[in-house]
Order: sequence, then structure tokens, then C-alpha cells
Amino acid sequence: MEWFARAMFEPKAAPRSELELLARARALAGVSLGELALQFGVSVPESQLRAKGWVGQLLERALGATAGSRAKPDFEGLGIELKTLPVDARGKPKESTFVCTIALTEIGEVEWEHSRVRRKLARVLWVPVEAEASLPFAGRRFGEPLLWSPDSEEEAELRFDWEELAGRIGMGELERITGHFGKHLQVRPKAAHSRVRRRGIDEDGAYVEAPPRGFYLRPSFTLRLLRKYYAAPARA
DNA sequence: CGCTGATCATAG
DNA sequence: CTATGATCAGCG
Repeated sequence: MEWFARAMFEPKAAPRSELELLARARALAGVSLGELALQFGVSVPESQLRAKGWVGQLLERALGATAGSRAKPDFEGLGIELKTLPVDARGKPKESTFVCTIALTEIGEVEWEHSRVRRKLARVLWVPVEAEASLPFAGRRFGEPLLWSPDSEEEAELRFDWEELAGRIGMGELERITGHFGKHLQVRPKAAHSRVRRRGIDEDGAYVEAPPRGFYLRPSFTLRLLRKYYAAPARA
């Protein structure tokens, strides 16, 4: 029985190439969360209320992601980040996509080229997941994956937003930034709860305690990625 | 019903 | 406590 347990319940070995990773992801298209969970011997939560990252973590195991909770690309050797994308019946993203947290005391010193946002988004494997409220959680299926890097237009758009937001934070205006800023990239809280504080910098350059923030991609941005893909599939 | 601000689980 | 994985829930 041991061979069986290993074959069924162990995380997959890390993929050795983009093509191998993509092939694995494509093989999951149409597979439901319940089916995949069964292969790994885990039970499907009743809802995501207390299991918000469950789908992403299940997929990490199935695809052989290596980073765990370390600040590394999910597929270290390949430099690829994995993102699940909850979509409605029409394929439209239902949520924003978390990109990375913001080092409040450093972001004012960094150029876009070396930013965490740019590095994170340099190569992303997007995997759509059905997320209609009417669908039982276990029955929701994975969609066709998209291995993406920003084209020059997308990068310019992200850079524009990042430079405004990073610039403001660097100027000590963090407290005045809301989720309203940024056309594609926005800044929102990222914490266990609203009482969490992190060291930041105020307008005078002094250290202050501030709620942790993260960069997020708006659903309109990820929708456009999927649209491009569906319009011109069959490219890796 | 979209969007922003708040929140939840788990690993190291 | 900080990093990862995200979605929840209420207001406009």
C-alpha cells in the first residue's frame, strides 16, 4: 500500500521545464476540485470562508510547486509564479489578484526594473477556476491555463501605476492611498486583521506604524489577459 | 453588483 | 511574526 500512498498522496516532483509544467496544467483543465483533492487524499472544505487559499495550495501540490511559504517563485528553477483566477460562468475574473506585499520603508528607493511587482509578474501561470456561487465547491473545475509574460503595453501600464503608487508611498503619503488609485494595479490592506501594524515612513521621513499593504491586480486587467488568450489560443 | 477595506488558514 | 495562498462582506 505504500507505493499507492506515495503515488496518490505525495506532491508531484517539480517540473523541469516550462513545457512540462504547462502540460501538467493543461491536463487539469476540466478536472474538478473534488477529483483533484481525492488524488491527494485531502477533503474539500465546505466553503472558502475559512479556506481562502485552499484552491491555490491544492494546485501547487498537483503541479509540483517548490516555494512553499518562502518569498520565492512557486517554481523556483523556472522562475514562474502560479496564480489561480476565480472566474464566473462567462470567464470573467471575480476577484482581484494579490501580487505582493509592500516593503514600506524601501519602496521609495526602488526603481520599477527592480521592483517586486515586476519580478513577480515577469512570468505567471494563470489557472482559471470556476467560482460561480451556484456551483458546489467540490464540483468547480479548472480551466485552460495561460502562461503569460507582460507584453510591452502591459508592462508600460503596470509601470505607470506602480510609479505613481510607489512614488506616493515613498513621499510618506501611504495613509492617503486608497484602493481607488491605479488603473490596473492598486494598493489595498494585506493582513490578518485591521489591527496589524508594520513599520512605515511618514511625510517627514520618520518611522511610523502602519497597516501592511499589498499590490493587487484589478479584475479588468486579468480579464483582458484571458480575452487575449481565448482570442489567440495554442501558443505557449 | 462592483469595489474597497477586512479577514482567514498555514508554514517556517 | 512574516511569508505564502487568497476570498469575504458591506457600502455606495
